[in-house]
Amino acid sequence: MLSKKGIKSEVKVRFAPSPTGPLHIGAARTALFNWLFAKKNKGKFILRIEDTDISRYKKEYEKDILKALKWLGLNWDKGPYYQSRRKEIYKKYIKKLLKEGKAFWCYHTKEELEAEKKEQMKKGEAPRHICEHKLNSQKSEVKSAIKNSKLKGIIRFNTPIKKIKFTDVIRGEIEFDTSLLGDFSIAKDLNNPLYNLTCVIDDYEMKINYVIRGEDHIPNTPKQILIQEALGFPTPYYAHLPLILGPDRSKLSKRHNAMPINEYKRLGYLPEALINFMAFLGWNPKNEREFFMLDDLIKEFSLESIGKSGAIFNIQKLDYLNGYYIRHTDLNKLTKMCIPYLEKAKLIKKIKDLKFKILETNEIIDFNYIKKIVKLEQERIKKLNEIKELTEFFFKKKLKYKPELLKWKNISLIEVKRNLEILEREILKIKKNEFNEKKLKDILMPLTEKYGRGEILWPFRVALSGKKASPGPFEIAEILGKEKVLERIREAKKLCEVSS
RNA sequence: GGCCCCGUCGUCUAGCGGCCUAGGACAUCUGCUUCUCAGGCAGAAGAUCGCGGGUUCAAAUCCCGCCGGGGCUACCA
Repeated sequence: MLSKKGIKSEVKVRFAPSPTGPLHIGAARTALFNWLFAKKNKGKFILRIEDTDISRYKKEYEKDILKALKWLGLNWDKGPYYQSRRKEIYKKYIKKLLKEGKAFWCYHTKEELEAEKKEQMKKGEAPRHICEHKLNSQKSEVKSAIKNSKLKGIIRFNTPIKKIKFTDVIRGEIEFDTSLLGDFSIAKDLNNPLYNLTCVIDDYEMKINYVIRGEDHIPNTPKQILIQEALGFPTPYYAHLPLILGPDRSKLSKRHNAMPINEYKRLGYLPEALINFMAFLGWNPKNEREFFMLDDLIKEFSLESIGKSGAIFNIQKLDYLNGYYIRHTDLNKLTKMCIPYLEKAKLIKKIKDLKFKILETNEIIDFNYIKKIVKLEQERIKKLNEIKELTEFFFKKKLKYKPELLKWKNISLIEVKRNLEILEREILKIKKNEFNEKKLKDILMPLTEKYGRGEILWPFRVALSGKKASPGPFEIAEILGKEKVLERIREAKKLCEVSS
């Protein structure tokens, strides 16, 4: 990558979350794009925790963010750096700005500022505070008056009036008039710097040359450029990503029930699906390919192919992608991922390596048994947490369902019972060690020709699963085994008797 | 209110002056695939390219105006 001077310099990007909430989709997508850009250019991805506002900081959020990034596979090359531990650095620069008159103390009260703003808006002007303290602060009488008062001041940037123009990699040229900015605040005091200042200083100290962030930061950019100029720092390249929107087209937030990344994880979304999905919110490969894992994205990614308009978060697409990645996950791996959900549902309990106990029946099963069950549902589930609902019947002692469910179309329960008896009779003939899907088909399919497919298969399947929708009866039967299959058919028969 | 950004099927988008009777994907609907569901396969419907002017032989694509939506407007980040 060429720098402005034409010298080859290493790409350095950063992801700088504020631990005031868990990592959500919007921020995760920003992290992803930064990460991709770094990898694409063999640069460095730096993680920086922007925790200057201690009142809003929570340790658990910080942990959540780190955990979510790791889970997504977005590992950082350096950091995490904590702004709360870098106060001495900021202090040095604040003093410098103050000394050079590029920043000053302002002693206006919040009320005064509020009134000023109101007045300006009434007049149709841009609300801003151009402070007269910077002009008077050198006068000794003002100095001592301020010193003697109990007013707590704030440090503001002495904004020069000019036009700031910068080129956004995604949007092209953007121009601002700094007269509309006013003397914006940069620190509460020497020890408490504010966002725009710390951001600029850290980006400089960490040699960040590409700042990739959300579009909501566009209005901060001229302020940050002004600070860079005052401090003699180079301006990095900027790329402002389009926002992720809720269904009402406003910035996606909790208001839209937007979930944190770790919540998606808990529900059984795969990181691959989330990555693929987030990448396509704003970016696309300019061809018709639609499945991309992290490695593929690195190859194809470029900032220039990111769109400009906000994208509505559409969970149906995520679900589709998740189903796709579940179907394409290695079965052993998928089984391992599903087991925790079965354990949490109190269906099974791990007793030792690869051995599990079915809690209702006390039967001991092994990993391969669970694997067979998972295989049946692999192409049916969209989220891992659905595995409980969908496979419960394998782990239950007794199935609960209405006898009506056994009826195929309009046939009577008498007929259902008769068909179940036929099934029972035929299954009894199969030797236990020959009891498998193929054998069952060989024996039972001829019956369907005689009595009708739905007439035989539907009650068979319902008797085994207790469900309106499930995998086919032969596959279920093989896993259940001869004993349980017969048991469940007899249970179904009983149900018919009671009800008819 | 001020400044800034954005505007192609319901949604994500391709498109960069003629290849566009606007392409793909999700969602929807139909058919096929052993009973159901899911999946797979095949197909259908769905966008007068925000609106109005202009430039041009030719515009979704270039220019202007308007309208609409959003972001920011903190002693938050």
